Amino acid sequence: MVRKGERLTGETAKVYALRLLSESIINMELKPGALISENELSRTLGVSRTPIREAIHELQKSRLIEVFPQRGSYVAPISFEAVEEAAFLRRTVETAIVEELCDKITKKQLGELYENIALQEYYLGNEMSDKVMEIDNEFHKMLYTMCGKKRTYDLVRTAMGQFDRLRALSLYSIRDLKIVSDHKAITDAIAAGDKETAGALMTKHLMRYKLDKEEVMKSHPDYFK
Amino acid sequence: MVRKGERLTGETAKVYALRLLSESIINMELKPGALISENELSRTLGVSRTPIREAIHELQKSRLIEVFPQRGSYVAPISFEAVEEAAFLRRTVETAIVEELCDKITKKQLGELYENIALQEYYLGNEMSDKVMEIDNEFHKMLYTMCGKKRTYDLVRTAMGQFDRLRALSLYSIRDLKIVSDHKAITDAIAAGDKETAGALMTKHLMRYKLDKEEVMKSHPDYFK
DNA sequence: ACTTGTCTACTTGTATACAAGTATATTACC
DNA sequence: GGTAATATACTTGTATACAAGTAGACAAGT
Repeated sequence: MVRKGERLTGETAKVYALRLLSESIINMELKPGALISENELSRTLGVSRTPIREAIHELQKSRLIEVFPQRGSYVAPISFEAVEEAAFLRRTVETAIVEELCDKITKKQLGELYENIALQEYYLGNEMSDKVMEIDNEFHKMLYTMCGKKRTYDLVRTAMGQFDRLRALSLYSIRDLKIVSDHKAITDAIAAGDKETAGALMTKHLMRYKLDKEEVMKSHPDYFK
Repeated sequence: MVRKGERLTGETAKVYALRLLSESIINMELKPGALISENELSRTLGVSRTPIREAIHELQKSRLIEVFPQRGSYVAPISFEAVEEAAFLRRTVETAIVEELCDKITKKQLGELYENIALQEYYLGNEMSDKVMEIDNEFHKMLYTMCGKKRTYDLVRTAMGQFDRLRALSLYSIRDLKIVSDHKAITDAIAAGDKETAGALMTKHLMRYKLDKEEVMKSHPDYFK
């Protein structure tokens, strides 16, 4: 059902359960429609039902799990509307953030962004695809924190699982290439203080999920609701 | 600690606890810094600790409660940054929403908005302040749903408790007057399909919290962190 | 006066038993 | 064969006992 990972030191049972369950759903080991049995998870992970339940309820808020009282909890199908709304939220917020950064970013912060991009190019060149996804998320997180909006990131983050699942399913191979060049162009625009360009580039950047979505809708229509 | 309200029919223990606890914090019956004792709440509300804990964890995500393991859970102080971030999120999203509505709103939906405003004016004229707050929230919710963004509303909603607390503390009396006239102007702009005006009006409208914030920071500086 | 250890009374985190509802298979009956 | 009642084996929701950690009171010793 879900692989039994290693419990990190100092990690509470709830965080442990959330981490493994979340990973399993996002990388599609647990497919839409799969039953999430509290008892089975409890046995597999070696913790009681209480922390399992807490993890399930968090993922329910991210709309990755659907809970039906007295019937069961299931991995949520990929919802067309949920993906579109998550995309809208993220695009709207992050476009505003880069515009704000055009005014207030520091030289030091700009340097950190370019460092991150250099790493992106390295992973890209060595075809380390999961590393690219990881550092892509890190790049966007940096924009929030540099803008003093860490709480906003945490909130928007809960909706991003929708994208991550699409990406895990998609084979669209030039995506990573585009992502990295997008990041570079956006950072250049921020460095130039060009709000209009930075905002427009971010909006365009965060519309790229549509290609993944269309591809996955054709290759795995059964995963959608 | 918290008043023992009536448990609605069909309401689960968790929802019941969340409702009462949430109300008590937002209307400032439970003041920042107050201890939220799971055991005491359990006794007061007549439900076990499990649903109480689930409610507490939800409010923790809304940043209305801070949980310190093995030490206690407390009503969160009003955080300057948390308020500003919640305001940014809401303003950004709802400005985009009214712009989108300029293109796609229907005549029927416009009618519903004006009906709501008529009710706002009625409550305003009869000085039913809590009713104004209730229907104000309803107006904004309608904008999300008309735009097909109910999920987005649910997510943004979790951050709005920050405002509600400020409003409960503020005595700023012309606020409600301004709110209603803002709503009317925004709706008029949407009806005219004027994106620029609608967006600008919404942005201005959602900056009004600043007056409440400044007033409360002076009258109750001890509630802030 | 001041430290230091200990005891007590809390706190949240976790495990587990039980309650209540649902879907399915099985059995009894026509 | 077909149908309805009934076990039965699940599910999540809730209650409760216990584990582990923290803070403060308080007394003993220096």
